[in-house]
Amino acid sequence: MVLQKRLDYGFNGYQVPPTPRATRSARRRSSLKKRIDDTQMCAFDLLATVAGKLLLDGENSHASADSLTEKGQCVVSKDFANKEQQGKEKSLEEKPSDERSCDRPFIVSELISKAPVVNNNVKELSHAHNDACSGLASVITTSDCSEKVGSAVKLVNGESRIGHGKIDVDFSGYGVSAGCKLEDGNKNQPKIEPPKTGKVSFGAMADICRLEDPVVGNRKRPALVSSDNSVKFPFCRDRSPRGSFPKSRNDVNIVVRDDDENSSGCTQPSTVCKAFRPPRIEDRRMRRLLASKYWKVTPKLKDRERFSTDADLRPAYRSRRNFYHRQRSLRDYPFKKRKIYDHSSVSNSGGGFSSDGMSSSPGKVSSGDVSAGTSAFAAGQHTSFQPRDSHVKLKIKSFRVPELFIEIPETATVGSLKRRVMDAVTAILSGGLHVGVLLQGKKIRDDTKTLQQTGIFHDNKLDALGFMLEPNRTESPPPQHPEGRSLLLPCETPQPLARYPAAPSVAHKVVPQGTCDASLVTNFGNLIESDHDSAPSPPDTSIEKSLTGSRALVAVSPMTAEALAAVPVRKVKRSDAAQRRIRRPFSVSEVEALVQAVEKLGTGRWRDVKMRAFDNAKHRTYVDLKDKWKTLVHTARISPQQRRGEPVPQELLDRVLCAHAYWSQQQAKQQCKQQPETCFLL
DNA sequence: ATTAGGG
DNA sequence: CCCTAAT
Repeated sequence: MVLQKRLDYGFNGYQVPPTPRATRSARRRSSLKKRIDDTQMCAFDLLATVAGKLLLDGENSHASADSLTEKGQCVVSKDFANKEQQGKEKSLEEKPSDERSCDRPFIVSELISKAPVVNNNVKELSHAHNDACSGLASVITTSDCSEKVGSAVKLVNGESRIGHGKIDVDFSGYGVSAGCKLEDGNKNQPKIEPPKTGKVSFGAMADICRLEDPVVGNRKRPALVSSDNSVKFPFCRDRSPRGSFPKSRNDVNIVVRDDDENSSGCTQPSTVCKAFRPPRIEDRRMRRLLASKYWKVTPKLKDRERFSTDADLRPAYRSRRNFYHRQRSLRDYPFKKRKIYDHSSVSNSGGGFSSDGMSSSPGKVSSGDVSAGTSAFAAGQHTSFQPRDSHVKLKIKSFRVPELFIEIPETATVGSLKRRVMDAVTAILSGGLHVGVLLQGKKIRDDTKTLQQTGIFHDNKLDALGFMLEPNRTESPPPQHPEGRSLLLPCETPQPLARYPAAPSVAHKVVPQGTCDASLVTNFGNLIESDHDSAPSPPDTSIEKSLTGSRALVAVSPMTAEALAAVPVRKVKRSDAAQRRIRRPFSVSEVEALVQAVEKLGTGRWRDVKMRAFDNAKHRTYVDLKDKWKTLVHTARISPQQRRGEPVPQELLDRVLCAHAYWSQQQAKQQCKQQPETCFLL
């Protein structure tokens, strides 16, 4: 139903413009929560990805910036006679950052220079079954208020028993470790283990930790609080320096709260233990429902609880269409994960390596990042199951949270700090990841080798093998924050981030350490995507602000090479690794290109429009173009005063209306031909 | 994979 | 921008 009409028509030929339906303003503010969710999901996916695939090639981004004009597309005369109109309004699209402030705890972070390391280990106690393929069981944990989050991944063991298992959260950076003991039986009855030196463990019932259950809360709190001062919880320290257990105050939500978008005050890390359930129970639809509900409804306890319960309904990340490979790769994790079990077989070593040789201690290997314990051993011990073929079973016990350095003025709000942290984390997560494999602390770079050749056998010592999650690239850095854009670290090689609106907010600082590898460093360049034309730099309030006050410096340094922290957590529902794309306002030149293309091709041929005018703008999909057109039409109809964002020349808007009218009519005609009867109605 | 529309 | 349904 494409109108294959001559493309070159005169602009004077438009006829009666059919009244187009008013497009509704598509101005919706993406909710932070959603974003967080996405991020979490992302993290989850990451974990999953790792679990599922030993090696992922990093996707390489490609960037070539061709401006439209270079393509000779902008042929039509542009005499923006009506420029007077523009510029009247220059309101920024982005609202004050406050709006997105989030109370929700999110990830692990550290304000201090100290390298925060969160190590979460999940040891599943039951390996009873070898439903190897079932895979990833679940990830959980949570953190309270943006402090630390532990993430646990449980691989293998298809039949995860709810209530059995133990989660150890090791905040090595702080010398605090929290353990979450899961037991069946009386749920909600967390077991608290006596704090040991330098270690604090708290337990939480596996099944669902009732948020509102005061008992739980109180119980746990002490444990947490008891953690000595060495533990740095930026937010909480100042707030309520309570050295003892405030048993009286229930309002101190520290504990098991699995979330807390509301609990502004929570400051202590909390872990939520979620029951492990067989993955992929949910169907996408369900997930969506939940998800959407989730962020539409202000998290109330009740809701939250519901969610927490549902959290397990992790989506089976599949089928999500995307243009971005990265998303895709993450999304496929179920498949990949499975792969690990199904295909990673190693023809057994007759050959000879003895696993004995490998003795790197867990600490060493995993110190970096993701340590994957492996486990043929573990499995073997718990299972009578004998690997029929020599398969290598792997279990990733923990991921380490990369260092996050954040510098922020004292006057900044906690909310902004949280945002910043989230940005940093989001940046990491959203960029996609690479998986690195370490054997005895050494990175295995040759992807072509077989596990066997590499020396990974099913009977390796568990500790010998380690996985790393390395930031792949930062494709969609978090949106900039008005009050201060992050700056690159001094040592950072300034990359051409200029054009990328949000880009500046994220700096991946690669600190060569130990095995730090170059791959980490390379990620940066990819930040810049080819743009259609010189994109308008986003509202430039940022630079100024950042200079003045809230200079934010967010650097993520994948220390040893490791990298990512996975922090999925409650509400792991949606977001298949799909983070909401960053907003990228169309520049005037883009608009013009769009208008011109549509004038020629008409509406309804977005793919062609895309190819014609935005072929080089990878980030503009035909859907985007269509949406943009929609908004343009809308914009053209409203008064200039009501328009927001970068003003579009009236001339263009006029053309938009003309073209829209013209093509609408064409479309109507077209339909008339097909259905003469209805023609009269029109 | 595209298109069209609602959100 | 996202999400879906329908092509």
